[in-house]
Amino acid sequence: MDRTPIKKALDADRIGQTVTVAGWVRTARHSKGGFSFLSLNDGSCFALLQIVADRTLANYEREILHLSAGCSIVATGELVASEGKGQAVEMQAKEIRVLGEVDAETYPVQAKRHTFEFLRTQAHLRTRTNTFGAVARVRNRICAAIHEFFQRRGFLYIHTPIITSSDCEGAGEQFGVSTLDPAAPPRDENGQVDFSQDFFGRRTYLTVSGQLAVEPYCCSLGDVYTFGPTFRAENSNTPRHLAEFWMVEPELAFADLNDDADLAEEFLKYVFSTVLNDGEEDLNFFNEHIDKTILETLRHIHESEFVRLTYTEAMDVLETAERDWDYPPKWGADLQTEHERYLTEETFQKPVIVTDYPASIKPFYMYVNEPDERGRRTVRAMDVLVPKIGEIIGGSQREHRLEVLESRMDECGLNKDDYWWYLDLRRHGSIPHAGFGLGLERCVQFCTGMANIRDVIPYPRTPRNAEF
RNA sequence: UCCCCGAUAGCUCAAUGGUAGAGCGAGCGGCUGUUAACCGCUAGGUUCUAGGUUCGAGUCCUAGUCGGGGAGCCA
Repeated sequence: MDRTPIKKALDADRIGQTVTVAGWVRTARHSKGGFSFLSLNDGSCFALLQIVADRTLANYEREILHLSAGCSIVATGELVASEGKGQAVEMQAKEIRVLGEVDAETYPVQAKRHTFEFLRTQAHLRTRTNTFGAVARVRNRICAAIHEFFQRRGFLYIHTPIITSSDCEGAGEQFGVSTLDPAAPPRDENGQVDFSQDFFGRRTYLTVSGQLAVEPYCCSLGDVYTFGPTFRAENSNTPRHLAEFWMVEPELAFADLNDDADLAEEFLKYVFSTVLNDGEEDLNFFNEHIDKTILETLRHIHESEFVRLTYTEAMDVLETAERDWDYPPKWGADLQTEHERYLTEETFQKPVIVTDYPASIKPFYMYVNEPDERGRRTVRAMDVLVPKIGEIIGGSQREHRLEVLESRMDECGLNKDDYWWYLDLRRHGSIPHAGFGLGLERCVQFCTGMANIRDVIPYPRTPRNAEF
């Protein structure tokens, strides 16, 4: 169909042109005076195109008068300067074809305010609302910006596998992948399920991170990144967690933790400024109706330098804070949510990169620092914390010294045979390298102000919820 | 998984242990270059499920299911 996106139809310099638009009626206001106002959305932008239809249309009485929210139409007409107040441009319809009618009695998305909880039960139709249309466009722009950022810097986009066989990547519970009959799986002599007869001839899982699989590419091709779906079978019931989410994981070659932190900061600033520049219409909506601080926050971050401090320094800040903690800060324990919020929202009021965490609370693959003067051992890990969301990025310099890595794996109780290829990278031409993971949905949350992560992914998967 | 809160009309919510209501939406009518239009009328209910207390339960008790907030796990 030769149609003009509404985004283009609304350009003032198109006035006088005759165009065809297609979309879904958001609201229909009928006057018995013999004309109707149809507000049309086609997803190309936030704004609606008002179509004026009058009884000179052949199907006015029969069809147009019965149009209501949700109906799909194709309209052809002249773009004219609007006589009304709410819009500069509108269409004077010459022909309107009704593609799909709506049973107004049962159409769930009414022209009124709905709660996000209700709209989650209508995930197939919630995209027809202002909020979810805007979320989809911002999410798209963020994804494009992510690729732009890395591509312009020469990073290779690597597709790491969704199905993996390493069962302890150190990042949470995994979903099993199997084609065995769950009601009657084959069993070995000990009565255990015999996965050697499974599709892959071994136990397999959905990936919890592409990091281990992307490191070999980093250690041969240089700077790389992976960007894909990630799965965690944790029983997490929070507005910040999903069982299926998207993660961006760059891996920098010949790099240390400082390079990693530099990259993370530049990366976030690029993504945020892109959304600010290109998503103005949608962001204005979020700023007005969802979170009144979102524009100010994004601009502020773009202009300011991220705070960088070590875990030990952060502990000093927290320990001297005049404040009653639910969990008093203590060196060796992980930062609690209340601690992160204090640092980002009160002490510094901007993103904070915390580095060099105690080795005991971080995974085996992180580079081990020399013990400090008090003999405490840390690893070159970093978390990028932002106001409200908390941890948006987690990363580290990787341990590239074979002996240190092996002893760390022993400490963590891992079977080194399972990681033979990962260890091989440290045997043959090992290099210092570093990387991080950004949770896409948390980034979308941060840019839109949407409070619940289930509302920034099309079809959220959470415990007990895989409808749609 | 733990703590707290909630579930009543299509949606958002009211309703001292005593006949279940409103707004919005929907249908019909009126009015209008309208714009979350406006005005009038009408229809619409197994009060989440299963037990229990009571003469009587939307309301009180127990268990469960689902949802929300907080915490943990993390991105």
